Amino acid sequence: MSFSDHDHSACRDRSRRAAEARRARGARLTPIRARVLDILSREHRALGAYDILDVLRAEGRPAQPPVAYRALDFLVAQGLAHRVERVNGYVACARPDDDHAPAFLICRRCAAVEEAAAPPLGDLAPGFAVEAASVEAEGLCPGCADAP
Amino acid sequence: MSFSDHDHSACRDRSRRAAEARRARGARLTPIRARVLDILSREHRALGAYDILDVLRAEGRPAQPPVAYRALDFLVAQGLAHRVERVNGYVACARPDDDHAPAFLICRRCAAVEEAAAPPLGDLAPGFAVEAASVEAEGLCPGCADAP
DNA sequence: GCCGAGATGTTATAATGTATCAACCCAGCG
DNA sequence: CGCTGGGTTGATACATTATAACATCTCGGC
Repeated sequence: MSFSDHDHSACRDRSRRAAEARRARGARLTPIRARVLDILSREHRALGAYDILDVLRAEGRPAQPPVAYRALDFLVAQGLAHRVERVNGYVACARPDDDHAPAFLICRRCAAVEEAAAPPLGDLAPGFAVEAASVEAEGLCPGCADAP
Repeated sequence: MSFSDHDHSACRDRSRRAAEARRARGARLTPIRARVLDILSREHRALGAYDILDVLRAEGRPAQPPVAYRALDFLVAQGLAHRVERVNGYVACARPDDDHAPAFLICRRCAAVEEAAAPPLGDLAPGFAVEAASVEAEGLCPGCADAP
């Protein structure tokens, strides 16, 4: 999706609706948190906490590091965003309504991040109780592979 | 393996032999690099660059950050060590002689890291050319799951 | 109205990672 | 032999990412 042309407003709306649904179920979707989710869902790129802070600062909001990290922690806990370990960044979740195991494809050239479905990992090691997993791949997206 | 009792000297020897084999093939296995690999292979835990630096410093060696990062970059490039993204750390490779796709199981309680074989990821997204991937799971290792 | 839990604002600092450049080492070559 | 060039090392400085700690605020429930 992120690697292909698409009506991006649908992505943003999906995030917003999912966030509202969580609010309806009792989650504290405060203005800062909603704003950070909106910032994330503007693009299919991973943003660092300090990228978020730059935007908040430009808007005249308080923008010390904990502001971003707290909002991001909340969004991740709510399944509205994911952390992309390889780039120390965050993306809005592409399927916030599904219970899913995400995998991320990160283009090293244009930095686009696509969320795909991770293949089942099965029993990687006997007796190990997996609580969270990350599957991330780096490489070239179709567009960047074509344009050398 | 790391989650079970084992003769750990075999692990260390495996790393050393693999490193020597690479030297024989022309890789520049300098004393610092060999020493960093040895430090890594003392334990089945991910060590941060600054953990390495502490050890080097205690030995009276030069220990500015680039020293560790350069050695680690070399070891990773040679397939003698892996970076574990979720913990910003490095582990000695458990199968330095095999061409393999590693997956890591990280115990959140005792910090042990086991290297397993990653399941094939297949085509996560059409047209995306994967160059490097990481598969990492966090949870409780068998020992820590037993002892609450 | 008051209480308490969670959220926010703020300061400070910790942890992780890079850029840069001079000095060195040593293999290969004239 | 001496030079040269690439890769390695030593060192300083700095950039980026993340958290600790604590005072203040807010708002629902009693």
